[in-house]
Amino acid sequence: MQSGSSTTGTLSGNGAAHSFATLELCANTCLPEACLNCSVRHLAICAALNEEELQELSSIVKTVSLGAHDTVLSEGDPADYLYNVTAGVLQLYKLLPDGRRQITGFLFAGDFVGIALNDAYAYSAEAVTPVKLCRFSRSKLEGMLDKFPYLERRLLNVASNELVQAQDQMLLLGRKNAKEKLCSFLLDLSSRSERRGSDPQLISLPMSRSDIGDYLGLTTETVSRNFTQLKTKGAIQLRENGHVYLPDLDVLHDLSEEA
Amino acid sequence: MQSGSSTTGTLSGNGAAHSFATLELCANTCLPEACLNCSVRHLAICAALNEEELQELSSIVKTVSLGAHDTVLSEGDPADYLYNVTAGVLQLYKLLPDGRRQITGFLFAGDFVGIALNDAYAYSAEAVTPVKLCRFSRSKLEGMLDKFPYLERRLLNVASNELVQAQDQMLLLGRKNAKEKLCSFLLDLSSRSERRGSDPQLISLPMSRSDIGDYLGLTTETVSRNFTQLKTKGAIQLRENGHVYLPDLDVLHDLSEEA
DNA sequence: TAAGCTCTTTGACATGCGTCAATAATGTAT
DNA sequence: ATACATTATTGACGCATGTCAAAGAGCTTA
Repeated sequence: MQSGSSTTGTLSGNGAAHSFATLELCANTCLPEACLNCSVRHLAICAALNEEELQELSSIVKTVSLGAHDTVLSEGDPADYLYNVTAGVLQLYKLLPDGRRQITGFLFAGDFVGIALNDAYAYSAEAVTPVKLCRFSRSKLEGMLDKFPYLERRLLNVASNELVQAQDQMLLLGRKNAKEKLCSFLLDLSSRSERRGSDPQLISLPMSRSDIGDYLGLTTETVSRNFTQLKTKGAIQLRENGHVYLPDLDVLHDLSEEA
Repeated sequence: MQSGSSTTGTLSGNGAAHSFATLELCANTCLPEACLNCSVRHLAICAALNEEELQELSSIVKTVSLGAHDTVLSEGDPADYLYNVTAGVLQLYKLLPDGRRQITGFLFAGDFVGIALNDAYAYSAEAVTPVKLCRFSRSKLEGMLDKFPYLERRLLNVASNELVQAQDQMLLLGRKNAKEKLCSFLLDLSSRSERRGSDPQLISLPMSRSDIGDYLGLTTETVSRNFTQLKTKGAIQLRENGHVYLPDLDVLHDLSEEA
């Protein structure tokens, strides 16, 4: 079992190793030992903490459960809380005055929400599926940063990682065509699914075609048409309950970069 | 004169106040007092350090000068160095195998380069104009992070800020039309120009139409046509040496969000 | 089982931006 | 100043994706 206090940390992302063997399905609660038993601890910022520190973190954490389509936070609101997703799927988005929407990210178990500018959230967040979140008071967490330097290092890693993802997404939005966008998206879900311990070839798509369109800079119809084309071509198989089987990741990779 | 050791720092960006009155035009060198006299110190990560700490920072810094179109770093290279721009303009970009390019950012004096994933750069960087850079060894800077906690806080602020900018850019790339993209770009340059102490109504555009296109997800021709339209409409005036005068920022703001 | 949602798929058509090509403007070197 | 190279602008045209509309599929409720 890995002890958080030996985390090394670097300016790059992925500084912490992921060596937990089993994932319990229990969610975090307010009990003192809650964080110790957290099923996504190895994925979350909490991986930077040792058992004693986790105990202290438990004291400022509250678990929140939300239903699908519930709002977690809204752009412009005072950024009083930070969140970690422990179960379910969240989407972050920004709106233009006329209602056009850009989804900037889908968040899964272990992902972190709440990086802000000037004490106000820079985006809105809503539940795609029912979700469970760990909620931290931002001011209390900031207080803990001084005591637990590895936590700050870990936050920097998280932010660096998100920055790299954001740059990939800019390349996708600015320079890829619809088919490449969709394949890139499926591959991204695949690798994130794998990191959480699931089969990379069978991914879950709980979000609607419209959500996918707003993430990829496309319309619902274009997303749907491209799903059909990939299916016809044998590059994907649409299964029940919004699952997609990817018979050949290499083929999808090729489709994600060249027309 | 502000002392770095009183910087408060928060999880949000813009934690440090910008209260320097005058900006000398000298660039940083390898002299021990170099960082103290740095013209962009108040804009850079160095604002998190007091005089004694800056002295130490000076010892691991080297100034680099490059000509227009020179390469600073390339995607995939080992991320051995971090940079601060002290003069000139830099562009960060990613390429697809077939040569399509997405510029993910233009960097000006005070801006920071080098956040990486897995010890390799996630993007390439090249000089748009002749530039001067402060180069830090990444390993040495990481060593300093343990001694100077405010520096780490500052890096987190920088990363948070970049993340917020990246999300704005995703909204632009995914959901704005060509005219809105161009107006948003001009307004962004305007406000960044203002933060560096210049006239927000007269901005410098040292990058080519093709660079602007690769930043906004457009072609050279579309960028050029939209410049012409904005000019005809009186929303902008093209001046000599790639300068643009913006007669009314409010008008541009309206044009940046609705068709 | 049927009715009534919502979401997805498919079709027909429109259009904003890309592509290709020519000319004009700008900068650089001789 | 003149010639040359590079970049910007403009025009003509095509196409990928958007728009509008209808049909089909999947869920939920009674």
